[in-house]
Amino acid sequence: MGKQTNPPICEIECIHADKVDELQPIVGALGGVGELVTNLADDTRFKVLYALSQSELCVCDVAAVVGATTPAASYHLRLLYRTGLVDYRRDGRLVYYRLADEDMRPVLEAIKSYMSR
Amino acid sequence: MGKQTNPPICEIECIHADKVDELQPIVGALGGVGELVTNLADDTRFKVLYALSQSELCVCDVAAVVGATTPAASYHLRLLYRTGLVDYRRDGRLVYYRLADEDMRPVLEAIKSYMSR
DNA sequence: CAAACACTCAAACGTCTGCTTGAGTGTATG
DNA sequence: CATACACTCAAGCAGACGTTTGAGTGTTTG
Repeated sequence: MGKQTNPPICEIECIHADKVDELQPIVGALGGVGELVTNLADDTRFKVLYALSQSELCVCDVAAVVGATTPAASYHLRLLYRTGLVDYRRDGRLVYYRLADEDMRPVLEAIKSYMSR
Repeated sequence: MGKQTNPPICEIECIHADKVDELQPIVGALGGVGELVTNLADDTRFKVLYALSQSELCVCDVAAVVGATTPAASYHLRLLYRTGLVDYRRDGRLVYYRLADEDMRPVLEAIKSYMSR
């Protein structure tokens, strides 16, 4: 019974308090990154977004380009629209999607060139 | 019974065959991006990786910086190690992790600057 | 050698994801 | 007005994910 059952968890700033103190505010400001990057963290969805960064496309084209069914493409486009990464316009019974945010382009290119390193 | 039950699914190259043909090989080469980006698609894990891009840290420090328990930090570090994004060295009973791939730095910075736009 | 400590491992959990299926909406065409 | 068609929506499912908990390693220290 001399065995203690508690703190196997390291207390804060246990080893290198200086570095921790320095990095904490910087890293803390990165909250919400995951939510954004999650949009790119799926093969199909990244392909959709990259394709739209190259050309305006209707849902049907998007499905063909990325090799998905139309409902699947529609599902991903809706997700991307809801997070503001993609916008669309109607033309008759077609719906044309395009990249909504030019600031996303460098991110897409950075990832693409990392992949082909 | 004149109701047809089948192909509600659009055939390939249904609308703009030219654009589709042009984009398909480019986009097809992006296979596997999701697997990579998944490593960055979590708040905790992105913070871990970004912190390590700034400084070499032991597990304990990482946990303190990102505000997680030690097992949680260990879990994410293992994932990052298995995908080659992170490397480590032992020093006594401490384990120091660091960014393994310099090519990842531009990706991290691109995402970070997108976040603070 | 025994205690303390940084870290790892494995099991278990609640939750979320991406896709399919089938029905529904609205626009164009004959 | 009826049919065709591009697209959306909602329900459901199998698989993956992040975290906690508790036990276990291996190194250091007295």
